[in-house]
Amino acid sequence: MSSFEVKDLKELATPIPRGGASGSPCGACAVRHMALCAVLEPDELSEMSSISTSIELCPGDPLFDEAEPAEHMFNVTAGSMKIYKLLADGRRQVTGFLFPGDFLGLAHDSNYAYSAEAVTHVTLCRFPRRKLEALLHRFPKLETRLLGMAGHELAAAQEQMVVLGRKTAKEKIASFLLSLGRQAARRGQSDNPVAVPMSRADIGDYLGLTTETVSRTFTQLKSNGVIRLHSAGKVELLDREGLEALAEGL
Amino acid sequence: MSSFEVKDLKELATPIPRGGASGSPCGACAVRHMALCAVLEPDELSEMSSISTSIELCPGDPLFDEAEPAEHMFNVTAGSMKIYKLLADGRRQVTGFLFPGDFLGLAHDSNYAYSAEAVTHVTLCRFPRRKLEALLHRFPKLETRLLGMAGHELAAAQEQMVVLGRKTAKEKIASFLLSLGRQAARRGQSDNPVAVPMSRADIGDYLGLTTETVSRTFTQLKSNGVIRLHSAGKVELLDREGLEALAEGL
DNA sequence: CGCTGGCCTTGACCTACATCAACGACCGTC
DNA sequence: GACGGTCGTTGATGTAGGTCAAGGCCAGCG
Repeated sequence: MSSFEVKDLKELATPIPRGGASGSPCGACAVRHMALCAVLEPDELSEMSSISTSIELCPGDPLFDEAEPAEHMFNVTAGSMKIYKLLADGRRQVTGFLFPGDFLGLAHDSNYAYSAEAVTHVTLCRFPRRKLEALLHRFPKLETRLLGMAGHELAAAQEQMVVLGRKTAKEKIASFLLSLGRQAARRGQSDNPVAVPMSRADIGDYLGLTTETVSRTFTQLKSNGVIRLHSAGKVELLDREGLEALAEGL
Repeated sequence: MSSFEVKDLKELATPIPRGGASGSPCGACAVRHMALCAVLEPDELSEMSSISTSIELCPGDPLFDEAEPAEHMFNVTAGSMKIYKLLADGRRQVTGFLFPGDFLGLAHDSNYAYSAEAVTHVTLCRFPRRKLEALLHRFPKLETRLLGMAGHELAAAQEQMVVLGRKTAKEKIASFLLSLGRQAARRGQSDNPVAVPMSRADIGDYLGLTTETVSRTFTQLKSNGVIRLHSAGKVELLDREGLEALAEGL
């Protein structure tokens, strides 16, 4: 977890130049309608595309580290990521999982407020912070869009506070599965079975639990007949109503 | 906690019309430099003032309820408020405390995502949502400002997730006191002794603890000589370094 | 095909905090 | 200046979930 390794891995990412003579690749982007750039007209889009670089990450690759200068902002186009914060003794809080269409890199000052790391194989659009900010000023609707996305994230963060502060382990896992399902559905992917690409440790660090408790709670839900665990990180929700009741503590 | 009482109390708030012939009261506003309107020129400010109404609340008065149509947005000008979400069985998560200069009412859809209630005597500026949104479009710098504030809140929310998910009771209380101090300092108020206007129950619901544990932890910190409890909700930080070490779990 | 190293699961035990229950301090009211 | 209500503190006890430890499962690899 030294910043040395981090730098090394970052340089390994292979930036693929975009825009220019070859034209904008955004026309073919499957997640554009969900992303920041959804509100742009073709000519504006090509301008945004011209400041963007494509990035790829392998599972476990860091994208950036907390407190590092925030020189870029990103848009996830494929795969899933996690963002997290660490305490001095290594305790970790995963503050969110990111999926295609999600934006990251909003920093309230000049440094990143959290670390970001790939969970699966990931592709992103990378924007130099300065240039994207200039674009936000030129296209106010882009700023409006970003404000809307920030509001959405804020609401999600508050919901997560309820989960962390006031729910039991079983309620936490039920809420988590349902929320993964909702997000998948929003992106037009299967919400049953739900893809659960992250490890038990990541889930634990997201929900304020240990891996052992996450595991135990999964088996408990399984033996209650509420879910079924498939291979390859797929979880089938056998009783969505029951799960929803559990999630709210009913 | 019925919505009947809520409605009743809301009507009791006495709106004081602003702007118009009497001119803008914003010139004298002590928190303008911290608030959304900080970026506006005098003529723009008077326009914003003209869509604003002044509101006063007494301790315990609700401002709005979760899931209620979000018809207004607000700016706290004096006093402190809490925002919170409830579970079906009454468990409560306070997701934030608000102080002069803070903005509230950002909803990602047309309904409020949380309830808001006065902790002390509070004064606010109230803006009709539609009209404020129109103003955001006319003055893009207002939108930029709001985006900056939202980013700030997002960072604060993530920090709070670390507290809720990964800190012990002692670390939670230490973090809380330091954060109250930082916020007070940012507003130019005393950060030592720090004002703690909210009840033990509110603090517990903010930190994911019970009132008993909050109380016990305060007395523990007191007998360790780290803090001293004064009357009127003032807490003196006797050993800030020690408190900071505690907050990080060192 | 057996070895190795991640993950995941399961079991036994422990502790931080919740719960339940008094009681004390303060404060406005009659 | 007794009374009732709210809020805070303290004590005794219970428990959800953490900790520690041991396998199990499976993929990649020699």
